[in-house]
Amino acid sequence: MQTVTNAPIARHFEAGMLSRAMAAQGRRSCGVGSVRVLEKDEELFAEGDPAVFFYRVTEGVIRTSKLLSDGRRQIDAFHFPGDVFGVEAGDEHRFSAEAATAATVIAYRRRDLDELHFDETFSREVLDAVMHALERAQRHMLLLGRKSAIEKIATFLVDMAERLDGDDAIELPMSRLDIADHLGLTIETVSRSLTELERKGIIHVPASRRTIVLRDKAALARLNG
Amino acid sequence: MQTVTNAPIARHFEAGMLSRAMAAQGRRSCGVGSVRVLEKDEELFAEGDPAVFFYRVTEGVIRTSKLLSDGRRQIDAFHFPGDVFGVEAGDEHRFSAEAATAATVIAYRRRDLDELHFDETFSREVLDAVMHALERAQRHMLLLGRKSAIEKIATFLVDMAERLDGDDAIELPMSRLDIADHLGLTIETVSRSLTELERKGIIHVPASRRTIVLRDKAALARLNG
DNA sequence: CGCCATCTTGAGCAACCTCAAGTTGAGTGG
DNA sequence: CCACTCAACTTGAGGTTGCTCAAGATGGCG
Repeated sequence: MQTVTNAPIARHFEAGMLSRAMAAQGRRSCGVGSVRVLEKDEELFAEGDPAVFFYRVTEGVIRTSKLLSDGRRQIDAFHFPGDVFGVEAGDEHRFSAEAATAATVIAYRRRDLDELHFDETFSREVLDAVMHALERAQRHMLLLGRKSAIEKIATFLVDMAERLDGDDAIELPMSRLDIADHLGLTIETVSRSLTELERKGIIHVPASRRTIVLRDKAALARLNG
Repeated sequence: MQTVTNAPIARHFEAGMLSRAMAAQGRRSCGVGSVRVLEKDEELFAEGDPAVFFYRVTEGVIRTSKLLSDGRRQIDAFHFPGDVFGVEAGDEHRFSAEAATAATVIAYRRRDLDELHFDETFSREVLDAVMHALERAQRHMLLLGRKSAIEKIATFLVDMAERLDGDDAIELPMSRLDIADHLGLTIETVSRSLTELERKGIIHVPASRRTIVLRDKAALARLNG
């Protein structure tokens, strides 16, 4: 139910059940293994919705988040192409999912996961996927609970550089607000931290503020805490 | 790899493989399904240790945590009797585990998990267990990233009341420092928040400071954010 | 070219932390 | 049974970080 990059589960679905199911049904809009195209900020599901499907990102970025009653938001993860999310133990989604950019996902009917249970390697692959998501969540708890604003931003940039494998320049696909709500900061603090890192010569932020040039990855890594 | 209270996996082990393995080996000190007794603050495993075993608590409380290089600590979870923790996707433990109180755990050899893979219901049970842990982690990220000190304490007390099923009084099994490192606060702020809740008449803290009497659960729930 | 969402910057403030004393309860030994 | 000790906790004063509120800058897009 979180990010899983090396997603064997997804491959499994593609090669097997999904393509067959899609061929049988002859449709691409909804149902088993259906493709769903989302525009920026479109909602895929909300917290509390029945968890009928889980998803794999094929294009763009999905954010999953939780809200407090007064609107404060925590984005628990960004999901990139290949990542699987929305797998639930219970019958409801525990967070909401929206498109952080224009995005495309494939929806897998959750029921089929149960039916495919006889497949030996399959459930182990799902388990691995969820465990990787848990690992990510545990690292993020350390960040949220114990890192300073600058350290949070540094960690975030290093993580994004890995996931986007941008060698030295990365194109952030999400807004400052999304970054803030992921790192437990305000957009002002995100902005100020980026400015501070630039002042120190560790990064460079060109006029189109979505691009970040990593000038000194070693310094960033040191700032990780 | 986190707290799972309704642990079918543990039952499975007890009824099946574990007892047979223990009978065959005739020992209780280490190895498959062995019992391990820990005194307070004793370390069960450290971050980076090879993940040979995973564990189930039978007595006491185990804390799992991560450290930053300068010693800052984040306790990601407390594990109570019945909870399973230490299940890893990779070959290393991603956090350390110590006894928050005197505790007893049962160690299960991880290899046996792989061997038992043919068991249809088994891997699904492990998956559910890990997914419940992930749910807990996601709720905790919202707390760490977006709640105030008072809200964190209120959420913590409500959660502890559920898990210890203390009707209106709970006996906290962990120190203020452990609470602080779980909630992303300092011990002083934990103490002041408890005092503040007492001043408002929402809780009462008797002389033995480990006991908390919940006077107004509705108010606590409202403070959850 | 002009609009507008997004981002940055500034000033003041609040929440929480740090550092430093007190307080207290539980355990210990006489 | 009582004094003593010590870890754990509380309380206080002051500092720092990050937030709030407000205003400006800017680039993308029509």
